[in-house]
Amino acid sequence: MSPATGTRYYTIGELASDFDVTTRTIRFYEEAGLLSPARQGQQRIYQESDRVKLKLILRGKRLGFSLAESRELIEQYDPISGNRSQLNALLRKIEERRETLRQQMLDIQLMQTELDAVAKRCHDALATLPDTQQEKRKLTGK
Amino acid sequence: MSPATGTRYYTIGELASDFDVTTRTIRFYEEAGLLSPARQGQQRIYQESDRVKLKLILRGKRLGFSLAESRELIEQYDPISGNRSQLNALLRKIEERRETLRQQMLDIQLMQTELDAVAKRCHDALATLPDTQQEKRKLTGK
DNA sequence: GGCCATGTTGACGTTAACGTAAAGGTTACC
DNA sequence: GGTAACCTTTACGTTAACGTCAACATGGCC
Repeated sequence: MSPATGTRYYTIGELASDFDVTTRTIRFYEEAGLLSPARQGQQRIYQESDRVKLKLILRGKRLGFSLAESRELIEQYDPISGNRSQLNALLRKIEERRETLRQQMLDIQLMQTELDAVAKRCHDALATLPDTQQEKRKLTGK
Repeated sequence: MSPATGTRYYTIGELASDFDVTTRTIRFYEEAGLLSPARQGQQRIYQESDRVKLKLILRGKRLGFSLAESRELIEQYDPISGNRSQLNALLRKIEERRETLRQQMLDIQLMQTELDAVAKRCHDALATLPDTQQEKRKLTGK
């Protein structure tokens, strides 16, 4: 294979601006054991695998996962190097997480229903509002 | 209408056990302006509307909403008593929240895909594992 | 060689969302 | 009338997830 295997490296600053987080955040994730970038001398250098992990972390955040939970997910992601019982434990955890996701899916649908209801009442209220001259002017573009 | 309009009252303890939270949590939500139960003397008394709000809060929590965000939702829920621009602002916020939900929906689907992949690799690893005598016994039911 | 951008390691500060403990007030029961 | 099971307020403690600031190193460039 040629070296064109897409093996690019990133500085912490690039990563930060790419994912719209601060460098402090990225270092904090490392402290918390979620990332472990290579080094050249003092400096951290990040690879694609680190980007994948960061993406997982941030996606988890948007779903309300704690960093500890995301770390589990990441640890599971990398090395399929366990014995039978470890692998089975992992499968059980995966099922748990699936269950959480199912619940969240449900919650989202219920939330959407709520929002629809509020929006409807909102529109109704707007419709019954006596529109003032000022409002009329705004609507017709002055 | 008869008094059978389902107007039941609840103590803080009932609410807590019904929703599986502590009384501290419920009082905290009140401090934070999310609930404002009636009182008889010193004691708080909760009604159906309070249950609805609490349900919204907890659902929000499962989706990673902050209490401040849930409070907004609740404030919106109750009084359609605004003027035109308030109502329009409300509608914009609803759209924002819908966008968040859409993103979360996407995140969930991506997460599920990840989980599928990990599970698959997990199963593969299990299949290629040399199963020991002990493992065989377990599988065949001793 | 000075400066600027970017990196590094501490270390302390902050916010949200409660937990926990203290001290006391009701009502119900035996 | 005591004690048990609730409720109340007040207040300090805790954890997660960073923010912020200081003090210093490093590489490029003019």
